[in-house]
Amino acid sequence: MPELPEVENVKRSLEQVGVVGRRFVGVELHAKTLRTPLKKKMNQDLKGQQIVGLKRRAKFIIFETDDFILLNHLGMTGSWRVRDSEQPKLKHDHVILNFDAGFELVYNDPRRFGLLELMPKAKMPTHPWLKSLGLEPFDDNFTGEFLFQISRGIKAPIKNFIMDQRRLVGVGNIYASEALFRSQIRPSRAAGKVKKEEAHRLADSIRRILQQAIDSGGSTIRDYRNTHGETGGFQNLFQVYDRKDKPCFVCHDSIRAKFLAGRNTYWCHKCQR
DNA sequence: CGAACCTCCTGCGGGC
DNA sequence: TGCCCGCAGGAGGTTC
Repeated sequence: MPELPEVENVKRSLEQVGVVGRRFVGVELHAKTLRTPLKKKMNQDLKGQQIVGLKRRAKFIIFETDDFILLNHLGMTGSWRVRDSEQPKLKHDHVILNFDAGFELVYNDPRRFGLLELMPKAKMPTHPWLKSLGLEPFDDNFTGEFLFQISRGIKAPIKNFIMDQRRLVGVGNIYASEALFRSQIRPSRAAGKVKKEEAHRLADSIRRILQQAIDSGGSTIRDYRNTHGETGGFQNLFQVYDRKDKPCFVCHDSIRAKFLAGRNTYWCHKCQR
């Protein structure tokens, strides 16, 4: 479900509800596995640990405690919410983090594509889930020049290329289509055929669109909610995503759709070359 | 190595 | 109205 803007908003809303500074009383596991098995040891390890920081890396949320990193990915349908003790447990409430003063954080995830793994702090840099991640789009080193250089000789479609988390992180299926529309590049074009000037436009579009989406609270197609239960607003600003056969807002030609990287991809054939 | 599929899982909207 | 099919914000694994 969530791409960088949604994950960033979840992370910020977790900060707002006051997660940082809380001390773990325990962890309740109500499922055997998410994307990977939920380890029972998590409960013992986290007991007494204080959350000292909250970070986002790519589409991961990182809970930092005194001694551990609790790594979380929301997959397609993962969400966090604060539960008051009166509230009954809901379907797909797989993990409950119990903190001091009765504060409870619930991880809900119908499809269980999400991830929750605990590791010692020192293991983080070499952890399989994190070690191969590419540049953050808001890193100063992420430039059109960078995008141009790393895409030379790549035959895969540019859309697949910008979604590949090993090069650039944070862009998923929605923002790939949207960023390519705004940079006037067809999603199916071979990455290696993207010109230097276009690479600059694309890098700028990616950064701008992700920032706009963050500012709008992310995009809610169906499931996405932040920790307060609020939906995003960026879905109202889609130019092409999920607009097959609808008129392009710029030239009024019909928006086209086809599968790339196994996912539906949207573009305007006139505006994008 | 890269690229095209497959896979995990549940829910829901559209079509018949 | 109800059932069935296909598709959904991800991404690692498999195969060629």
